This record gives sequence, C-alpha cells and structure tokens, in this order.
Amino acid sequence: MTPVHSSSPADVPQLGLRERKKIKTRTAIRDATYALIEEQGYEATTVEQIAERAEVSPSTVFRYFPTKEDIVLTDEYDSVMQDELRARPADEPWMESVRHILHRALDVSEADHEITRLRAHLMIQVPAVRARMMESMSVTGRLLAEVIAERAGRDADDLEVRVQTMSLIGGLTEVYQYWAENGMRDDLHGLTDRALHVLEHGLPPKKP
Amino acid sequence: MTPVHSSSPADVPQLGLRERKKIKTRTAIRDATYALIEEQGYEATTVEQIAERAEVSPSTVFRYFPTKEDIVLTDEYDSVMQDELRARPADEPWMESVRHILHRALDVSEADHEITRLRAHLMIQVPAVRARMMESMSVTGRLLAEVIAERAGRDADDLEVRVQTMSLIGGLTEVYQYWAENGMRDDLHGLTDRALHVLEHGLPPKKP
DNA sequence: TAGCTTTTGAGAGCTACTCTCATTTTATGG
DNA sequence: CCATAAAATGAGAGTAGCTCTCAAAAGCTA
Repeated sequence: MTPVHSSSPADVPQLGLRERKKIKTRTAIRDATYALIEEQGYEATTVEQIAERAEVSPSTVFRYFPTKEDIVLTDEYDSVMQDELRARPADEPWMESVRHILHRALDVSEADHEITRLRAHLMIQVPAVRARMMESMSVTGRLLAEVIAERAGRDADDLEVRVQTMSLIGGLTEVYQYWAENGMRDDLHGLTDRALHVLEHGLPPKKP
Repeated sequence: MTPVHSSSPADVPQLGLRERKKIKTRTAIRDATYALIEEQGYEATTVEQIAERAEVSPSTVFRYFPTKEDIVLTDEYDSVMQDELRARPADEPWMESVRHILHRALDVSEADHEITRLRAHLMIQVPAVRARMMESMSVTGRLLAEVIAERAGRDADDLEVRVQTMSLIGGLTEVYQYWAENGMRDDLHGLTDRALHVLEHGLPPKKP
C-alpha cells in the first residue's frame, strides 16, 4: 500500500552494471521528484525540472515512469502483500488475515512516514493523484480477490468475490482519506480497526 | 448514476434567451462528442473536432466542461438521487432505501441505454475515463453519506459512516465494471441485488 | 578489440488545458 | 428604440504532459 523508495545501494551486488544503473536512475528520479514537490508543490514541479535535478533527459523520465503521477505513487509492494496473505494459515477467516497484513503494511509505511504523509497530502490536494491512487488501489484489489477467492472456495472472477473485495478497498481508501483530511493526527492502526469492524458488522447505531 | 443528456428542447420555456442558448450549446457539445467517439473512439477524438462539429470554438468547449472526460461523464442526477433517498420513509432500514433508489436509477439509465453502454465501454477501455468516473462516484458517496448519517443518527463526517458509504460505492462500481467486462449481457438489476446481498451479509460460502 | 544489444539524449510533434483581449450578443433602463 | 452595461464567444498565444524517431553512447560477449 505504501512503498519504500530509498533502496540501500548495497543490497544488489550480483546484478550487472546495466541493472544497477537502472535502479540508480529510477531512485534518482523519484528522489528528485519528492524533493521538488516538497519545495514547490506538485503542479509547480515540471518533468523538465525533475529530469534536470536527476541529471537525465526528460525522455528518460518518461521511459521509467509512464506518467508524472506514477513517479510519486508506484509501489512494488502489491505482490509482497499478496504473498504475506497467502502465508497466513489457510483456515483463518480471511477477514482476520486481511487485518493482519494491513497492520503489517502500516508498520512498514511508518518507516517511510515522510512519504506516507506526502502522499496523503497529495491525495487530498491533487485530483490527478487521487484518481491515480484509486486506480492502483483497484489493482491491489484484483490481487486481494484471488486470495479471498481461494479462502472462500470460489472463483476470483465471481461477482460476489469482486464486490466484497472492492468494497473492502473502498472502505480502506476512505480511512486513508479521512486520516489525511484530519491532519494525519489519528493513529492509522486504530482507524483501520474501526473500519474493519464496520465492514464486518455493519454500522453500529448512534454514538455521538 | 447514469445521466440523461438529451433534454427535450421545450421543457424550459420561461428561461431567458441567454440560458436557453447555454443549454443548447451544452447539449450540442455533448452530442458531438458522443457521435465522434462512436465513429472514431475516445482517444482519436480531439477537442478541436468536437468544437468543429458542435459549431463552437475550442475555447467554448473548455468553458463548458473542465476536461474532456467530463463531457462524457457529468451527471446532473446526484442531487436527484439524494432527494429520492430522503423521500423514503425515515424508519426504513437505509440499506433498503438504497436498494430502492438503485433500482430506480437503473430504470432511468435504461431509457438512455446507448449512453450507459458507451460509458461502460469507455470505462474498461480508457483509464482516464475510469479514473474520472471513480472520482465522480466518490462525490456521489459524499451525498449518500449525509443521508445514511441521518438514518443512523450519526454525523456524516464520522469515520464509520464514511467507510460504510465508500465501501458501498466501491462494491457498486465493481458491479458496473463486471457488467461491462462481461459484454453487458447480464441484467444489472440482478447483479445489483447480488451485490447488495454480499454487502449486507458477507460472502456466502462455496457455490461454483 | 570487434561486434551486438540496450540505454540514452536530442528534438520534433501532438493535444489537453489556461489565459488574455477584442468582438459579438443579450439584457436593461430611460 | 436606443444607449449602455453585462455576459458569452472567438482568436490566438502559451504551457506542459506525453509520444515517437533516430542517432550516439554505454554495457555486454567472444
């Protein structure tokens, strides 16, 4: 859900020079982007500026990332989440498994909490980013659906499975949005638990 | 959810000439857009072409619609739905109310089923359109939240209310997507009922 | 070192979208 | 009915995201 971008430069030793350079360029572009956005904001930052600071040509930027939004938003963590979900005991209720990996994902994102916050900020400020984020959430949803389908003994293309999954994604996206709108003060773990409770048992009556 | 664009030209008599012309221009742009998209596809259709066929200048097109996607997607029906939802008996369980207005909305969209299908098609073909549609769904969600909050005796800004609402929206969006992907053969009413059942009672076990 | 493949940069081109300013069109008040 | 204000339009210039092509540079293989 929330990614890591700053890869330690030493953890890929056996790769060829070509591959290593690619990774370097990729992170250079991302870092340049994050820096510029914090200085000037998202819209004010042009791809040309990004290219300049990353010391590559604009063409190269687009070779690495299809759109400007993707520079900020791409995770490589979807499949990791999927694997972790699969690693949970097969007889565990899937909602319980989801709860587990969500909290794990939150732990990871806390390590990168600068970026988590920047993204949250962009999400409520920049419509294009929000839209792109929803896109990527629905991709995550597809992966989730496969695992949920396994557990439920159903097909991943099942309407029921897909609806269940995307309703989950929708609810969780709203948690993030809520958190961002309220100044990122609340504890995301707590909010997530409240959300999962609603999704499992429906709206509890009254309270305020 | 799905809008009407072709407004009968006679149902706005007491409006000034100015207002009438505006409406005419608006629908001219929309009709031109729909026609061109069916002839050439979405991407191949430029705003310049749209302007030409609608007999206005490109500037005017952008004065009426902020983005190209909006020409295809803007509904004026959100507030109508909200009103209808409010008109339901106050003691009716809100899920039941939602079911009612969804089926009503589907009836309306059947009247315009050309456009409903075109949109569904664009939704699975054009990422930008899909993204924009999700945006507009989440706006609908905000309106829904207000009514659901009333019924549940809660605040519309409540995390619980917002999560419930957006999970509903997420699930329903997936119904539309499912329908589009499967050649728009199924009955949307039936699919919607199945979705609502999942959202209310969770994933039923096994079946295929 | 030679020859092959991959990556990069330069640059041209398209289109969505914005802004400004002059011109036309509609509304209004005397 | 005309003069004047207000609103809508068109023309045009400009920005930026994004695509494509082609030739030069860099890494790989023998």
